[in-house]
Amino acid sequence: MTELALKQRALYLDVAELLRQRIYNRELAPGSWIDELRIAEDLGISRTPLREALKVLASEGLVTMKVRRGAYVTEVSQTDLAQVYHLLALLEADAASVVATKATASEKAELAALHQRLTENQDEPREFFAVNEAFHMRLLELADNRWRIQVVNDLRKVMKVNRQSSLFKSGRIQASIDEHAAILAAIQNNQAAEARAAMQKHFENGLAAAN
Amino acid sequence: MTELALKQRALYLDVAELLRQRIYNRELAPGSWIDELRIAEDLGISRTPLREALKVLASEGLVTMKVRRGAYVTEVSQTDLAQVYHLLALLEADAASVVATKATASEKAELAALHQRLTENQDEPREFFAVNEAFHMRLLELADNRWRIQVVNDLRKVMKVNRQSSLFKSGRIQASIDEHAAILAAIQNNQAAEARAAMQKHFENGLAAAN
DNA sequence: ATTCATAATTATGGATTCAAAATTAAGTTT
DNA sequence: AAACTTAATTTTGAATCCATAATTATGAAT
Repeated sequence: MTELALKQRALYLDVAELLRQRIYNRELAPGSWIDELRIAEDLGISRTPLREALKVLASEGLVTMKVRRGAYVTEVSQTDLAQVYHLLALLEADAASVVATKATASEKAELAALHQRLTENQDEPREFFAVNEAFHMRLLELADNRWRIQVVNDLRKVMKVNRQSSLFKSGRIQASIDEHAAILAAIQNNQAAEARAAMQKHFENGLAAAN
Repeated sequence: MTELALKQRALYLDVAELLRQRIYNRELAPGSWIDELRIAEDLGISRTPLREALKVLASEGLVTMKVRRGAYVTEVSQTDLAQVYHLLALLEADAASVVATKATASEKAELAALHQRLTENQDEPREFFAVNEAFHMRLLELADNRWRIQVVNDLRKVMKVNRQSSLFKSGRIQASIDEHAAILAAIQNNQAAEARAAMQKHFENGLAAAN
């Protein structure tokens, strides 16, 4: 029924997303060769849209094309992770400061509501994780810079290649909530510098917890 | 002789670069439809590598794919330019602060040499522009974050779609040199915050001059 | 003449085909 | 058995082909 239901999205984009997921969950392991024939056959498509998808992933850095020997899943080193994390911290901290400058009352309320949901889901890691994502995403949207959203999303893709599932160590959830509270407070008081610093701190703590 | 001389780069990458250039110099105008057949014929290649290139440009934001009606050169609005410029300022200012923290004596000397060449080329806009680019690029390299370099290069590509050649108004060159001098001085004294602020100011002034 | 319907043309998205390069297997020599 | 050739197989990169969608052209009706 909903098989292809008037597909409005180009096939290569769907294939790209599917490959991303396979990379994130290690079905396609870092460093491994991507067998075009096998995957195309597997998906029941020709190599053409698959190859287009691979080139898109290559420009995102998830895949590395080696001339005359195909596509390989990029190996993301600890150095890469640190570099990407640094940029995410910078971009999101700036977003927080922008939002602190210009958020309307209703936008502030929206963030407060998300924060509230965060505190209510302390004991459900999966839900907590989702709401946390939503909070960061909404903040980015409120900062109103579509190129930043694009860049942050691309960088997050790279992070996901090497994400260890043990993102939240014991005590990290409570700490994370407190940090979010600080960010939110700064935004509600229109304190741009404080919002930036609070977000920066949030990322620094997150990195420390991951080690 | 050097026609294709053992091409080590994939064709689609060359085609992508050629299309970028055509977009930058308005041979392919913003909003216009990209005629695959015509260009493929023109270049003497098939549509396959051309379509791969178009999808890479689409993921860079230079081109917009509309389903079942092909590729269009993205129209970059003033808002887009302002947003991209804001991010470039943020990323390069941070790079300057990083370099101020960690640059070795020889790296500082390298930047100083580039700055010197800048002052020597005040009256030759073309050369000045090139050296200016080199200074910014070298600074980015010294900040040692390959993902930042990637992001900055992608954002610059977007800027180039709408760049008005009148980048330097009267007096802007001298001002630019002074600003670079401030950045350089901060780096040489390992003053991270000052370097960041100086670069930020440099970008703010650049934006003001462009209007 | 303008609107509407239908036919012809063109362009897109994707599959297939093909030549050349890379890899693997087989066979030969030492 | 190890090293070296050579042949067979696989895989890539790119060209070609094809079905369908979109556009344009043509013609009929008001």
